Amino acid sequence: MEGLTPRQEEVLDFVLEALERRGYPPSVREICDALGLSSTRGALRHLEALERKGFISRASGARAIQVRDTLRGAAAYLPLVGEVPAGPLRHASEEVEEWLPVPARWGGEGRFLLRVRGESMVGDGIRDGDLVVVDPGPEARDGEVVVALVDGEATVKRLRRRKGAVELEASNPDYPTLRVEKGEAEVRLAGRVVSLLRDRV
Amino acid sequence: MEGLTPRQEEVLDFVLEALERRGYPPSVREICDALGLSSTRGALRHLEALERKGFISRASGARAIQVRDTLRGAAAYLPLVGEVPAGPLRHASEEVEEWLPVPARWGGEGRFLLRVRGESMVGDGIRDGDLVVVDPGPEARDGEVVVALVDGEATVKRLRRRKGAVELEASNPDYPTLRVEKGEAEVRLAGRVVSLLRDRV
DNA sequence: TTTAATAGTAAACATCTGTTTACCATAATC
DNA sequence: GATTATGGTAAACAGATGTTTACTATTAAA
Repeated sequence: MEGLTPRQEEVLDFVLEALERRGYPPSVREICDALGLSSTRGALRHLEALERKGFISRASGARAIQVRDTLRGAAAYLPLVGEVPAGPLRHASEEVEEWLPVPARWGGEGRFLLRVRGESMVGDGIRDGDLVVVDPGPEARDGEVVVALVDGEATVKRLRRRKGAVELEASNPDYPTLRVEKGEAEVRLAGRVVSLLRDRV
Repeated sequence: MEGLTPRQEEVLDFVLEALERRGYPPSVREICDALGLSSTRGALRHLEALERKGFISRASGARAIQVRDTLRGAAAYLPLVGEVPAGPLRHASEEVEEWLPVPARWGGEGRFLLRVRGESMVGDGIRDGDLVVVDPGPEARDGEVVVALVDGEATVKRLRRRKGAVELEASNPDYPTLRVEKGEAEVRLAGRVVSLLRDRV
């Protein structure tokens, strides 16, 4: 990838800053205003250079600037919930505390974020206060880390399949493993834990 | 917050989908096209309702739709690097593998992402392959988890201050603690580890 | 029954916005 | 010295875009 001149870099920084500040790209004239240019042709030359060098692309239409993914990685927005939802959440859903940006590759149908409570899984590097990304569904393979609902309460555990039962295994010796006989109604699987965010190390 | 009617929710979903797909909001006419409206007044009524109900705000200018943060949380974009950078990274910097979206509150001047190599910190819930957010700077307090450069190699360890020296302590008994006498030139502090992302649990 | 809210239509208009044409200056490269 | 690239100016123009005015229909609430 070709390098940028200082002026081109200024334009790129402005575009990224506008996106971050207000959520939509600047117009050609706004770029002029920001860089002290009196002619839109000047700003357009810079945009053309940025596009030629692969930093942005431009569609037709007003403010149709798209920044290359390696410069501003695509995000998915996952809902942080207090309780395991019954199905995919609507954007306007009031169960959601906030929709948090995560790398786009963490996205998927119906995925949500849940805050871990307790230290039962510290042996697997999952700590109190962590946010886990949950891929919802009633199935998981032996050995996977899951969110299960036990008497309506969500718990994060490793699933172990045993003859005639499954076990929800803690990875902290201070916590018990829960054995679940087949068909027990008050235990169900909410989904698999696929990724994790830790706000504070 | 007032609820949305089904049609209003359709408009909101379209706005969010356009932002996610291409990085900039739709125009009023694009909303018309998407919802099968033949009059821009109709789309405008929906946008006015979404604004009145607090889901979006509208500035002047084309495509000037801003989505409320609880619906689409603000993101910061942090550079993922292979090696500890010498200073804040420019957007066009070639040392950066990608700029990843993280929650905006994780952002800060010069912060970067580094991939953890090794199992030396598993006792603290930091595992091989994790991405840590590093707040750069030469100082850290006793007990904080830091990124240090030892003979030019980055290592994540807990910093302990002892009389006349500091120690870089592993939290895995299989790994040694490194004792650093004052003034040793080949060890320096790159920054403090503040947050963490784990792609795959 | 009346009123209000929602949801839409059509048309016109003002403003925003991108692009083009034509030109000039400076610096770097050949 | 000539050419190219970069960086800019001015002006004009075409199209995109948001907003307004005026109106209608349906549904829900008072």
